[in-house]
Formats: sequence, C-alpha cells, structure tokens
Amino acid sequence: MASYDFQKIEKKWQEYWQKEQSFKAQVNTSKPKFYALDMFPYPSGAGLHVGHPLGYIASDIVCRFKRTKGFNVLHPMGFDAFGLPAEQYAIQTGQHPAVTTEENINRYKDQLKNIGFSFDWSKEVQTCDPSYYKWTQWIFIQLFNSWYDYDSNKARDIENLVAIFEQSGNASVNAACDEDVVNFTANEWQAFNETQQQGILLKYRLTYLSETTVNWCPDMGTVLSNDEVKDGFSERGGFPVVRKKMSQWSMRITAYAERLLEGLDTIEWPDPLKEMQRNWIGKSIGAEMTLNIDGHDDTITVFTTRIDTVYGLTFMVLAPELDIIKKITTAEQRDEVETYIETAKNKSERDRMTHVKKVSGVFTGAYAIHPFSGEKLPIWAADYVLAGYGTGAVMAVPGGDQRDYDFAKHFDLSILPIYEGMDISEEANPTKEGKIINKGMLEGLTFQEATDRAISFLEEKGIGSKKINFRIRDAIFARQRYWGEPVPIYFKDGTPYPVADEDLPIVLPEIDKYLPTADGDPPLARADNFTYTPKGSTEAYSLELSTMPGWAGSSWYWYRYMDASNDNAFVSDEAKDYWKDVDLYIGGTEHATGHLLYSRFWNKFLCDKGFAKEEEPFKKLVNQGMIQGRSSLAYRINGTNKYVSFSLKDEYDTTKIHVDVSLVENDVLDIEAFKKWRPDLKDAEFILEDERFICGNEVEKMSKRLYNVVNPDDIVSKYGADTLRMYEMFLGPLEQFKPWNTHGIDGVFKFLRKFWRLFHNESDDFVVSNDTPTKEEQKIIHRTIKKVEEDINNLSLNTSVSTLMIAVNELTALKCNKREVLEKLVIALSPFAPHTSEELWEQLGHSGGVSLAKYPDFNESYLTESTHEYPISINGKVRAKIAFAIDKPKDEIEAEVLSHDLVKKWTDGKPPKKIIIVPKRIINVVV
RNA sequence: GCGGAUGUGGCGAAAUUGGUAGACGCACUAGACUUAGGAUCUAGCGCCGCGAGGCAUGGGGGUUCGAGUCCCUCCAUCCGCACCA
Repeated sequence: MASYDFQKIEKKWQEYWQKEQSFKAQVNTSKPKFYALDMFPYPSGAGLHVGHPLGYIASDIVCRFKRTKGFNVLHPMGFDAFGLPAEQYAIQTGQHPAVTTEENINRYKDQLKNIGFSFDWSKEVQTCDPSYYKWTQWIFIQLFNSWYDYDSNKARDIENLVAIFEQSGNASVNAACDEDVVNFTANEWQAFNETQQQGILLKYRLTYLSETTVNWCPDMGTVLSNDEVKDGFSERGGFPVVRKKMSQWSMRITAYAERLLEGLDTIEWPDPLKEMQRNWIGKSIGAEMTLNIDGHDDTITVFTTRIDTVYGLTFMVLAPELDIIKKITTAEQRDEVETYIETAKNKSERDRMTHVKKVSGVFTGAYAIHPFSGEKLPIWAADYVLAGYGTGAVMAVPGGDQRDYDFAKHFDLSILPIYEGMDISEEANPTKEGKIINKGMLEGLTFQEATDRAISFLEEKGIGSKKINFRIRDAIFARQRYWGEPVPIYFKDGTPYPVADEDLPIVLPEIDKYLPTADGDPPLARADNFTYTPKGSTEAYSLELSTMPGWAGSSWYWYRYMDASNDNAFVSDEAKDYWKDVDLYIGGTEHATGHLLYSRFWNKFLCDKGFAKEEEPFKKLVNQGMIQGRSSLAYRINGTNKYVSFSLKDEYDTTKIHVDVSLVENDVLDIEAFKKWRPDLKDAEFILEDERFICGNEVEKMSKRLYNVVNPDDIVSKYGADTLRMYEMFLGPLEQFKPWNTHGIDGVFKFLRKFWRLFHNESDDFVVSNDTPTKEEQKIIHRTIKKVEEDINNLSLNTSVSTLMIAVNELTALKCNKREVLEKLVIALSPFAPHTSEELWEQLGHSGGVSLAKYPDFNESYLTESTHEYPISINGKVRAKIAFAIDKPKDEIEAEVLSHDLVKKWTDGKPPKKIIIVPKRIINVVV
C-alpha cells in the first residue's frame, strides 16, 4: 500500500532548507526584489493557535511563487516583544519579563518552523533586544532633534531652526508647534538663557514634553487608558481614578496630518482601512473667528465649518476645561460655574460619552460681541463642547446644529432660521440650500457666496480666516511601565537633553520589583544609578523614567529586517536602496489607526531626513480575517451531574458548559475522555440521542478560557504542515472572518494522498511515465497553472486549492502519471504544499529545490481549441443550434445558424447577418 | 447617529465582462472491494413534485432577451468612529 509519509518528508525538507539556508535573502541587483512582510506577533504565553499563521501562510505562498517567477524575495519574521502581559506576569511572579518573553519567543519559533515557512530567520528581529532598541532610541533622538517646517512641508534639523531664530526670531517661521509659543525677535532670542532657549525649542521639536490630561489611578500608581476606567473607578480593582495633568512625552504626528491623508491615495490598501485612517485624521475645512468679550480684554476664538450660518449665532459655548471661563465669570454666577466645572472635570472621557444625550451647562454671566451684527451673545460653559477639538469653543447656531438646538431648547435660548423657508420648529436644519434670509451682509446669498463673503470680511477685519482642522491628536509617547524601551533623554536643570548617539543604547536597568515606587514614580525609579554622564562632564544626570509605548518598536521594524545585524546604522544604504519598501504587507485591521498610522508617520519623517527612500512604507496591504474559535458545548441539567445531548436539551433546565474541543469529533463527544478531563466529571451521567452525545457549538474568539483553542502543532502531527497550509487557505477568502472547523481538513489531506498515489505504486515506489501527454492532459495542466497563477496574484488562494484538487481528480480518472504533467503540477503546487512538492521534485530527478525552477507558462492553445454545438432554447424547447469553434470570450465570431426560429423573433423575421456570441450564449444579433 | 462590510444548500464556499447558480470540499445516503479501515473506489445529494415540471442567491421593486452580479428600497448581522462644531 502506497503511503504518503508526511512526517518523514516534512522533517527531511525542513532540515534541508535550514542546512542550505534556502531562503536567505541577499541584496542582488541583477534580480528584481520582492519584499513580503507579515505583522510580527506579540509572543504571548498561550502560544500560537491555528488562527495566527493564516496571514503568514498566504504571504509564504506568494513568496514561494515569486521565487519561481525569478524574484529575489525577502520574507522575514520577528517578534514585537515589549508589552503589558509579560510585565503583568512579572509583577505577579517576580520573574523577569525578559525571561518569560524569551521562553515565549522560542515556543513561537518552534511552532512556526513546524509549518514550513520560507522565512529568512537570519534576519529575525526582537524589539526588546538592546541591539534593536538602540535604533528605536536613535530614531526617537532624530525626532527630538527635528522640527516641522510647513513652508517646505518637511521635517528639518533643529539646528536649522536655531539659526533662523538667531537671524530673525520666530515671526517668519511657519512651523508645527505648541499653541502657546509667543513671538520673539532675534535679539530677544540671543538674550534668553540656555534654559529659556531649550524651553522654546521643546515647543517645536517633533517629540516634546507636554502637559496632558490622563486618567491617573493613585492606588495603582499608573496611568490608565480610557477603556480601563469605568464610572470613575479602575476596571481592575475598583480603585478611584482621577483626571490629572501630567508632563508626558508626545509625538507631533499632527504635523504630518495632511501628508498622511494625501498618501492614502497613492497606496494599494483596502478601502475600508483607508477610510478608517481618513476618519481618524478627520480633516475638516472651515473658518476660525475671534470674538470680543463685553467688558474684557480677552477674546474667544472659535472654529466652524459653517461660517455661512454666522447670522444664526445666538450664544457661545466653551468647554469647561478652558481657563478663560474663570476670568469672565460674573460674581453672581461664580458658585454655579465652579460646581459645574468641578463635576465635569471628574467625569472621565468615557463617562462623558455615555451621557451624550443629557444636556448640561452653565451660564457664565459674560457676553461676547457678534462680529458681524454687534449683538450681545451669552457665553455658556457646557461639556458637550470638547476641549481637545478646535479651540474648545463653539459659536452656537441652534437653527443649523442639532446639539446647539437641544441646548437652546433646554435653556430657553433663542433659535433663528438661516435659510429661506427652513423649518426649525421641531429640530435643527443643517441645510445649505436656498438663500440666506437674515438681515445683514449675507442676506440673499447662497451657501457658497455667503461662505466666501464671510471669510473675506473676517480677513479684512483681521479677526479670522479660512482654517483647516484635524481631529487627530498628537500621540502620547510615554508609559509609566518597566517593560519597554527606555527614553534616551536625561535632565539637566529640569531641561531634557538627548543622550549622545555613541552612548546608545540606554539599556533597561534591573530592578527589584516591577511596580511604581511609593511616591508614584514609574518602576524605573527603583533602579540604582539610572543616570547618564555626558562625555566631558563629571556629573551624572538622571534619565527619563518612563518608557516608550508599545508601538515604538513596531513603527520601523521593516527596515531592520533588511539588514538586521548592522551595528553602525539602523539599516545600511545598500540594503535600503535595494529593498526600498514593502511590496506586500499582510495583517489584521486592528492596527488601522495605531501601528499602521504611526508607521506611516515615522516613515515620512525618516524620508524627510533622507534616511528612507519611499514616502510610503507599505505599497500594498491586505487584511486577513481573523480565524475564530468554534466552541463545543455540553448541557448540564441544573443541580445534577447529568448532561444532555444537543437536540434534547430544551426538554430540561440546563446550563451550557464549554467542553475542550479536543474531546469532540464531528460534534460527537468522547464520553470517556470527557469523564477523565476533570475530576468532578468522573461520575457524570449522560442522556444520549441515537446512542451518541452531540455537542452544541458557538463561534467565539479563540481563547484558552473557552477551551476552543486549536494548536497548529496538533494538526501538523496528525495531518502534516502541507495539509494545514492548504486547509487554512481552503477555508475561505483570506479577508473574511471565519470559524476554525477541523472537520473539513480530511478533504485536503485526501487530495495530497491522492496526488502522491498517482505517482507511486503499491509498494511506494515512484513510478512515472515518459510518454507525451495527450491534448486532454495538457489542457488540464495548463488550465491549472493559469488559474493558480491568477489566484496567487489576486490572493484568492481558496479557489486555487480547489483548482488543484480538480486537476488531480481528473488526472486520477485518466490514470495519468506522466513526467511532464507531474513536473508542471508540482511547480504549481509548491507554494501551497512545499514539502510534498520538494519530495516529488527530487524524485523526478531534479535537485536544488522546486522554488528555483521556473514557473511554467501556460499555453493558451490547449485551453481554447475545440468545436462545440450549443442549443438555444426558449421556454425549455430547443429552437436553434449554433455550432462554432470555441474561442476567447468577447471575440466576435460568425456562426452558422442551423435554425432561425428564435432569432427571427428578434429581427422581425429577417435572417440575421451576424450573431455575436460568447461560449454558450448568444449576446447580440446584428441584422 | 455617521462611515464601512456582509447576506447563496445541512455546513465551508465557487461563479472573468450581466450569460447553464451551487464548482471544490465537508457531512449525509446507497453500493463495491476487503488480510475489517478514521483506507480506497462508484453513484446520489438546493427545495417542492411519482412525474412532466415548477420554485430558488435576505425581502420587495426596477433595468435587460437574460440579474447572485447593475439601480432603488427595506430588513438582518458584524466592524470602525462616536457631542469633531
């Protein structure tokens, strides 16, 4: 009996690939390059489940295919190794996160190697490795030493800004900077002392320190993200959380907002993903307008996208956080305003969001002057206005904006119509149609006319202008945690300075406990001597105590893969000039507004500074869908240790229990294994149907807790890596979310066995015929390689598995074991089932590996040449027959019509001159 | 609320430009072979109907000789953003 011994075959070829370093990618300018990147995993303690490799398999298929097409392929893998879970584990166990991380990485690597990927492991990166984060720190310093010039629209050296300041002060500088910079002259600049100068420069740097409001949990000594806070308490532990201003490192990503938006039009990414980034960046075009406050020198500036509605403006609303409120509040309103501000301050962001519908606010007692009409507008404070967007103040136009309308109704403020005929009796009307009706300079104008007119009025009066606003915020770039890259900054007299390049990396120090100090300082404060002594100095200065956020290391890693062990640069010019950018990036959507946006930002920055070649790092991106778990459920009758089979469960009062999926096959529970699974199940009883116990199932996230995790190692040992690879592809379209179901895997396994058997006799000897293939056999093989090639090019890998199956079915029926057929089929199969392909390739007498073979060109003539006769029927009766040589679709060919009955119906009885057909169908008749 | 996606047998799914809907696989049924297997092979398998035939791609409408595919509308599920002025 012929046997397909996948275990022997796969072991043999994995060892061969390793020994020969078959997939080592080297710069080779005589060949075109192809760079395929997978989103590198965070090595969690749970190991890989079958969902993780999905995208890697797809990219590996493309890579192996590209190699047969003559490309020099870079396909690396590494680990995003800094992260919270390792740190949390360290806090609980005292185990150093580096130790657990390394263990996890090794486990991941073993699992990955089992699947037979063509990764170049010599280029592996680990973000937690000092030789790697040395360069993350280096990029941080590059950002620190740069400012963004809107005139040349790129990042420039900070020295260059200093030179401008020395020459002419900052009045002519058009830079991305903090809002509170004041103007100074060259002379004033010269007169500032070092600390003052550095303070100003910090407001221009692309990484900068700023005061930001955070969720601070004093009991845990840490900052929490919005989703870790529930109703003012920490989700874990239930400790009180307050909003606190903290000095934090930030990245000036907002400087790149416009370019990040425009760049989206130049890359081949899924539209939904691009849309997510567009929404996140949130560009809106409008106008800014400054209003005077009655009886004060202070002014209020607002941003609006609807300056045309300015005559509908009846009151002003400020975000409660604004300092100006305190200044303008009248004595009689003071108490009320302060109470309101205090309440608003303690509401978390999330809190504010959940109470969206509740109208709240307070009158300050002050009035602003309408710049167009001169009317007095009451100034209110309300938390429906966000401090973080625009100027934190709005001109309320209740006639045109529903939120303003609700507010006006609630506090009985006046509501004016703006356009003729608009109905505002029930709700606001945001129309732009018609002509403006209010008295004033915009009366009778249309939307566009009014907008232009209003803006030019603002500009004439010097109180406003056209303005573009972005929703995107600068990214906070610091965490009060241990397990992350140290920030390479030291403080001298409270002023931050970068560590010198030659002193990098600043290595993460050893500490006794991975918790904040009693004073609430980050864990790094526990380290002894965590200081820095600059060259030529005798004094040791303290280093920054927070570490970088999780996304730091992943924002540039694709460059490191090009030249992973370079100690002199983050990547050599040679490698960078050759590999340039990523041709295909495969990963999940969950990184849409995180990693993928930050990476584009850093890449643009590196590009500005001449460190990168391409403006966009990832030319083409594909989102693979997540593989979900398919949980198995047993139904326990409440109050007993009795379990009832699926279809009988409704007759009892039951609770569903998750059963480990390894104890279930085709929804049938292995009762004996179930009893041994947990001690409390030893005496369990069962109510069966058809003498079997059937489990229910549910699609959920794959997770240990739900006992639905399927480990790829188990699949590999039972069916082999090739079967796993093909089955994951066969499961459905790559982009789609789908549950894992081990059922169907037999079909793919059968296919490989069948293929094997076609070329092996009963005693497992390789038997191949040297006869020339017939037309029919040629047709099968050429159709297959054509389809597989097309499918790989558009990543419809599920259908190419089907195509290969059909080919083998047909060849088996023909008992075709011809050399030429096998040779071509093996090449087509090799990206999917590399081990089996290599083995057959060798048996054919080839050496050097199938990936070095040329992908066969398909021959169109095999696919098209044959004569067909097709009936044309109407109402089920055959009315005509058309005979023609089948040809390429869309070609117009003349056909002899044997009977004209049907056609005459369409042509008023006249015989047709020409009938245009595609195979099997008439599409047009020309009379 | 806004934006995006998806909807086809018992199940996973196919279906160039609009052209025999359900390829391929799972499950199921029947049979063959047998040194009895979770192996292999053959046939069947959308629904209704004995049949001829009819009905079927979330519902309804439209364009077309012809619609899973294009247009309108409604419904359901999932995802993202969410007081963004």
